[in-house]
Amino acid sequence: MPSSTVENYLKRIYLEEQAEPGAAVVSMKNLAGAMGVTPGTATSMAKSLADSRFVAYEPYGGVKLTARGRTLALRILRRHRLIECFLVEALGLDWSEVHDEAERLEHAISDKLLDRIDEFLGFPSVDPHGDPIPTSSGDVRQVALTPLTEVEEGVAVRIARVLDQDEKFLRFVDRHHLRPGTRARVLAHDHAADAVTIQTGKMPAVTMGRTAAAKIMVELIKG
Amino acid sequence: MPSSTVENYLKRIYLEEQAEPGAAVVSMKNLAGAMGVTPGTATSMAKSLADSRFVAYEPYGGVKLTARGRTLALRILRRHRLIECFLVEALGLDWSEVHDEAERLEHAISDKLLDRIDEFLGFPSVDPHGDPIPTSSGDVRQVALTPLTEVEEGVAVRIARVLDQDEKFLRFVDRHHLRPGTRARVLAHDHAADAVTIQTGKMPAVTMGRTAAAKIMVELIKG
DNA sequence: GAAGTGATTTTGATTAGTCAAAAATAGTAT
DNA sequence: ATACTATTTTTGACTAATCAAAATCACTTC
Repeated sequence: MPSSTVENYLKRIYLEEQAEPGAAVVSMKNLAGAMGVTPGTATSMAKSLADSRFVAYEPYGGVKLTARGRTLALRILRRHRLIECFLVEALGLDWSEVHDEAERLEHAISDKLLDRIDEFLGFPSVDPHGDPIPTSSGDVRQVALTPLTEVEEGVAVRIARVLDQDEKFLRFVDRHHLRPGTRARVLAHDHAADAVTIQTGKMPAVTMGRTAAAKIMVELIKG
Repeated sequence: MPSSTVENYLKRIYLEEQAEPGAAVVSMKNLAGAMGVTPGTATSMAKSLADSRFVAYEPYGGVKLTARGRTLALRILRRHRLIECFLVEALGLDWSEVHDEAERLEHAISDKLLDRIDEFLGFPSVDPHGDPIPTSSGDVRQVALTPLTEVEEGVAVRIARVLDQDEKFLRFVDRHHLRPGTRARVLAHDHAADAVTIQTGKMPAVTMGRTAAAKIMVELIKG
């Protein structure tokens, strides 16, 4: 059984690979940064993950998940996201506060209990942040989404995913009713001010910076 | 924050103290046995628990929880038992299989989530095995119960608690409908055969050995 | 009171995960 | 080519938790 430390590294490497689809490998600097450890620790962990055949590790190059490593990473991610759903749906926790809880529970829960939860929830395909939930066989349905920054003015959209688990950002999103599922319309791009303005329902329009807008992924709605 | 290893030792010491109310201290042999470690490990852990003021440790004597240690032990026990309730009530797991799951989750769950669960369950006072759930302030309501071995023939009882979390034993209890809450009547004691016979509802009478019967605690019912 | 027995403690070693700081390397800029 | 810089690796050290096996202790039993 891999330790929860190993599980966390693999999950993190997976997420870094996703975040940087261009890069072939994850650097020690990024890995260390993402894990909150020193670079030396990342190096020695990379070696030990390579010994267990979870990653391919190239000295002075970086690290890349093997099929075996990806399978495990996706298993953890599935746990994490199903737990988030469950905490929101079944116990009414706020979606902005479930991340840390899931971060711990994902290493403690059994497969059996997870299956029960999945069933209880009716086999959801995304979590409360809109992140896709890997299936138990390790598939992730990747829907093509557009960042808010790239939607043209006047276009109607449905908010589909929020790419940041930070509690403050999520509360901002909440405050302006920009949760996944909500319909909205892009009113304006102000390139000078580096800002995007968006309106949902009868709420007053919201203007946000482009770095924030880039973290909000949407589907375009025809008509 | 104490590690989950420390939490487990404290919980175990508490349970050993309860199991042997006569003994003033828990011996290294018992502690090592209960924790599944070698005696040397128990000794060094005893010292380190004493350094953290969770226990009083007397070399060649044994170990005894301090108020501080008991508080923490009860907090873990509360978690454990509320989680067991939750898994049975909310997710329909069988009471014979929730112990191991709770054993892991009890170290990962936050106080906030635990409070939600407590509320969801309607603030139960006992878990599915009839074990009392400590309050968040650390009180345990100790109801006086009688082991089945000490109930006189012909007396009606209500099964209140099952003092063994072993899956096989619990399934035996289940099979004969002897779960907490069930009414039953003691039909006979056979001291030669070391056996007790009991009947519940319309079920055929069950005969069990006295060691098994001693683990089933009951309330006497008048009339 | 000497010997023996069982429990306990000590000792030395191991593994996982970590850090700090020194050393090495790759890539860039002159 | 040389030198600089940022990254990466190495080294040595530390903590928590564990084991195996040797040493010690407390308590009988003769």
